[in-house]
Amino acid sequence: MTTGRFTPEATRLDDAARAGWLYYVAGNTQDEIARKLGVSRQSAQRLVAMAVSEKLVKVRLDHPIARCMDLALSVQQKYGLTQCEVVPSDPEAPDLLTGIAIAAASELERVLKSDERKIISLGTGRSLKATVEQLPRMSCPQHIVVSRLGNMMSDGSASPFNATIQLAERIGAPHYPYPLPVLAHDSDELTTMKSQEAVRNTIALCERADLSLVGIGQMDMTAPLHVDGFVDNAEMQELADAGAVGEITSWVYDAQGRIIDCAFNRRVASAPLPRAEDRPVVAIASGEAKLPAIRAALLGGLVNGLITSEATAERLLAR
Amino acid sequence: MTTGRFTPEATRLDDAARAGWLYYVAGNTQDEIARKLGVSRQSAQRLVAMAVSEKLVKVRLDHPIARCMDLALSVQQKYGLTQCEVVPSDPEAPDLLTGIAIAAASELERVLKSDERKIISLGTGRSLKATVEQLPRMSCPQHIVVSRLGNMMSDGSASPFNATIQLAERIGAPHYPYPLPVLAHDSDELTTMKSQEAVRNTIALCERADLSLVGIGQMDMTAPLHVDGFVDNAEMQELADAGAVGEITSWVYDAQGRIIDCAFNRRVASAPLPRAEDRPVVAIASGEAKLPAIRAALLGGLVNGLITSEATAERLLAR
DNA sequence: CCTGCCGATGGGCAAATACTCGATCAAGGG
DNA sequence: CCCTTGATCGAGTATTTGCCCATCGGCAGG
Repeated sequence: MTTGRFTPEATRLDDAARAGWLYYVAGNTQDEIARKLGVSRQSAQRLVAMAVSEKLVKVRLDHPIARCMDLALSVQQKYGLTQCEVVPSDPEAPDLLTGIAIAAASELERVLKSDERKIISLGTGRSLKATVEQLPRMSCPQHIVVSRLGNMMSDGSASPFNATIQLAERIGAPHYPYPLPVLAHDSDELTTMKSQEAVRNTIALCERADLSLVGIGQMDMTAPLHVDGFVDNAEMQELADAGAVGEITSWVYDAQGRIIDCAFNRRVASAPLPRAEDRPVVAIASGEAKLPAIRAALLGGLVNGLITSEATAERLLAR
Repeated sequence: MTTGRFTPEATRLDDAARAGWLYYVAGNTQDEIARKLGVSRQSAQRLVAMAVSEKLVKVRLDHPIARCMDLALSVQQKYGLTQCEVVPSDPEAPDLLTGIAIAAASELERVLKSDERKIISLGTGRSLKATVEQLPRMSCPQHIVVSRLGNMMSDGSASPFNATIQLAERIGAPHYPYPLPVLAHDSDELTTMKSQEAVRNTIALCERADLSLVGIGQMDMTAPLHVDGFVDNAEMQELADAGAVGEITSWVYDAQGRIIDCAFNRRVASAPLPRAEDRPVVAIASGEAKLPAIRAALLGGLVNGLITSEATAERLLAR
């Protein structure tokens, strides 16, 4: 028999294991354990606690969700987020929006259930659109929905990916569309535009938003800004040269998540991104193409929450 | 994405998994889970319970003791015991007595801690001796220690393996040695002996014992009865022919744990083994050599408790 | 359309569990 | 030798958890 087998510490750990077994495996109460081990109830409690703190008991969750929760916690910690949700990816279609849309919708729904008035501000994009489509109809006249950016395409038509109106209609809440185009022609025009009272009011609402949901756009040739015609090839190249990797509500940022000081951003009419830590700004984004954009947004603290897919979360944690 | 991925049942299980993860992995309270998932505390409780009942959570104990507790439960169930304790074996010395002696001593100690008067009856043997040696000195004048059998060797000297005196001395309790030799010359002499008041009194104490600790003896050429000179080669052979596989306090029994009706047993002067189920009769025994004797004793219900080693418990469960 | 049934929900309460605090005790240093 | 230090214990208390039950809402059948 090994030396030290019966030292006090070993005995104590043995008892902890015994108590842990009786508690977690056999389902005894701590009272029963105390009786069986011949100690006080408090000591039994301490033994069970020790079994946990000494990592003698290992819990495993046999469910795909478990892995997602692990990833979510890791992402949250790595990037200092206040909230993070990871949704299982279908290996055959890892970039499908349905999953994260459902998750985002339930997060949104959770906030909407509140009786207090909440200001919900939205960006644009396919993720947002899909999210709102997952939301059940509810009656929430106490809340306010506000758009963080204009929805006018360059040809003057409304963007099909603006979800504000649809959300407001679904939940029966008043809504504030963003009364400006996406881009001004120059910064002077922008100054003029922003001096309007309606604009100032809308921006103020955005700043006070109790929940902001935004998409994240990548900055390659598949970029929403480019595909939707806001940025032409030449400007796209210019932005790429300036280090742009992503955009949130049209604000273009670099790989460190810093909003780039450039001609384009000086024309962006969208509401400024909230910087206060306690204003939840949640990004809804997934997919290989958006990965650098998502990582940069997290690094730069442009958002403090993320809803993404399992595959994307894994890539965010790689290296 | 798989069909049925978002059916109510799947969503519910997902939530259960989520709740289970938050509870067991992240250490949240059910209240916090309720808040995070946006449900009532009761629902959160139901989700956690579901995660358990649906076997989503698996607990594992990383400690040698855990395996012992599993074995103990299995042995207890297989043989219908009221108590069973299994002690880790050292693979290099699986039959060492120290481990089970410590376990037996703490079981004994647990009983001795009681303020009510307890009658402790003891058999003989190396296991018992070792057990008492592991017992710390205590002051228990309220209890009574009584021997279940004589300790006289055939040459008239006292057996060195009688633990009664030592136990009584260690715990400061009155003790009753067994006032007869191990064997009478014949059943007539036994009848005479047992008619003595002191003997009847001692046997009555044994019958009322609140805890009986006994050893188990094998019946081959290494048998304690033989080694200690109570049974010679010829009689040993005779008993083996009658099917004897083991003995407890000198009562010899067969493979089914039935006390054999034979000349030898008719000379045994020891107190009868208690049959009442509620009298704890705990065997302290381990080792490959004793295995058939232990198994038979358990099968026949000669004891209702067992303290043994991991290796022995495994063998008891084999097949 | 109404009605009764079934499962889910949340309030309330008792049991179980975790934490705080002062008392006690053994080990080690002055 | 005594004192300090740190650990452990049990009592008491606050928190958490499990369960019962009245109620609600959806749904199938009349």
